[in-house]
Amino acid sequence: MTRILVVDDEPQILRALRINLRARGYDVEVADSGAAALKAAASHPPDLVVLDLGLPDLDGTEVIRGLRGWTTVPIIVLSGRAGSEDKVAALDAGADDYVTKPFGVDELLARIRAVTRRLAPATPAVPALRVGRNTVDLADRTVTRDDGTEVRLTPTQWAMLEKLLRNPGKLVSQRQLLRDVWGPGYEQETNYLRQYMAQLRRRLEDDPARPRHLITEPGMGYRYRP
Amino acid sequence: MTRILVVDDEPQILRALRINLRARGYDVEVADSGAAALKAAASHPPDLVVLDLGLPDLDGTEVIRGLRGWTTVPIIVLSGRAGSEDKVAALDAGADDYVTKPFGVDELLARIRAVTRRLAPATPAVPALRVGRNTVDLADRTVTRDDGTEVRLTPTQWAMLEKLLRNPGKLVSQRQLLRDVWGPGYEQETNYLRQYMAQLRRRLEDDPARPRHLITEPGMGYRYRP
DNA sequence: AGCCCTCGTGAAAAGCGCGTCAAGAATGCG
DNA sequence: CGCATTCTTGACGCGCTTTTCACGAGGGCT
Repeated sequence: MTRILVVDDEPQILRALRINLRARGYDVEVADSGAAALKAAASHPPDLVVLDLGLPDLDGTEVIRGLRGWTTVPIIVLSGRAGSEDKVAALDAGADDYVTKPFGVDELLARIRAVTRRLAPATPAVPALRVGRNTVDLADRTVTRDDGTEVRLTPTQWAMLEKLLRNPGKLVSQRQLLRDVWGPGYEQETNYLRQYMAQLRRRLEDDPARPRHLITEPGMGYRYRP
Repeated sequence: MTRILVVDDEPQILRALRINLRARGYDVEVADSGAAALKAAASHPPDLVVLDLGLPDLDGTEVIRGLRGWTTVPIIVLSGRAGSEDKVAALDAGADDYVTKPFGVDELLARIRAVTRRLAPATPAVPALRVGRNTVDLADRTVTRDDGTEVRLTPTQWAMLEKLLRNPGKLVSQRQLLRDVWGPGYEQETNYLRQYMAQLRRRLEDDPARPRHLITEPGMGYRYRP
C-alpha cells in the first residue's frame, strides 16, 4: 500500500486529507510541524510526502532540503502563496509538484496519482534472487531454503538485505546503508552494519565465515554478488 | 542536451517559449497541432513535452494518450482552463504536471527542472574503462580481469584510480591527487603516490615495470591513458 | 662527468576496520 | 503484567591497510 506522510499545522486540513486519502486506500501518516515531519520520515520512510509550506517551526524549503539530503521520495507542496518565486524556490529545493490553496481534493489526488505513477516502474519486479541455498523474494518478503523451510528475518535485517539485493553487483557504501536503513544521523554507527551483516550471513550464507554472496569491501561498504 | 517538444497553436506563445527555453540551454522543437506533435515525437523522440491543451485539431487528452501509447516521456500540460475536471482528466491521461494560464515563465522553467530532475538518474552513463587486461567499472566499483576473476582494491587504491580514470588522458598533478585522496595537508607526501601507483600497476598493468595506461609524467604528476 | 633530485621498489611498524561474543535496553505480544 | 523478540551498546583479537623508512636506478642540469 502506498504510504503518504501529510505535513500541515492546520488540524482541519490534516483531518480532511487524512480522511480523503484513507478513503482512497492510501496509508496515511501525519505530522504537524517540520521537525516532526523529518523525524517521522526518518523513522518510517513514506512513499510520498504532502507538505504544507506554512509551518510554524521551519521554513518549507528547509524541510524539503532536510528530506532531499537522504531520500528521493516524491514531495508535493501545498501553499497559500501563489507567488512565482515561492514556487520556484520550492521546486528547485527538490519538490516534485506545487499546489496553490485553495485546491480541490480531486486535483490533489490526481497529482498524487501522477507522481506515484512515475514511481511504480522504478521497481520492475525482481522476483527471485538466490543467496546460497536460499531464494529471496523481494515482492512478498520471503526467504525460502531449498528444503522448503522459511527463513524469518527481522525488519532491520530485511531493510539491509533489500538495499543490497536491489543493487546486484554494485558496491553499497556504509554511509548509504546506514542512511537508508536507520535514517540520517546514523552514518557513524558502523557497528550496526557488522552486527546485522553477521546475522544475515548466519541465516543465508552456506558458510557464514566465508561469505560468497554478501561480500565485505573493507573500508568501503558491502556488495551482493549473485 | 535536453530536447523539449513544445506544442501550441498560438504563434506568440510558441515563440516566447522557444526563445526562453533556448536561452536556458534546451534543445527546442515546436509543433502547432496535435497531429504535428505526435508526428514530431515519433520521428524524433524528445526528452520532455510541453503541451497546450487548446489545440484546434485534437483534444488535449487525446494527444496525451497518443504519446503514452508508446513512450513515458514527461508531459507538462499548459491550459487556460482552471477547472478541476480538466486537470484530473489530463493528469490521469498521463500528464506529469498541469500549469494554468496565465503562467510565469519562471514557474514553467522550475517545473521543467523538477520533472527532468527525476529523469536524470535513469540514464547514469555506465563508464566501463579498460586498463590492460582489466575492465574497471566505476559505478559498481569492480575490476574484472579478462579471465573473469575479480581484482580487489583497497579504499586508497580506489580513490587514486578513480581520480585518474575520471580524467582520461588528462594530466593529474601530484598536488591534486594528494589533496583529493588524502586531504589537504598531505601535498608533500609524494612517496604515498609512488607507493600506491606501484600497487595499482602491479594489479592492473600487463607489465608493471613498463606501464602503458598509468603513466608517470616526471616532475608533474600522473595520467591515465586509455 | 659529477651531482642532485625524483621515481620505483622492498620491507617493517603502526593503526584501524572487521568479525565476533556478550549483555543491557526497548519493543511488541499475549 | 510477564515473556520473547529485536534493537542498541560495549569490548576484544586478528588481519589487512596504511604509514613510514631505506636504498638503488635513471635522468636532467651545471
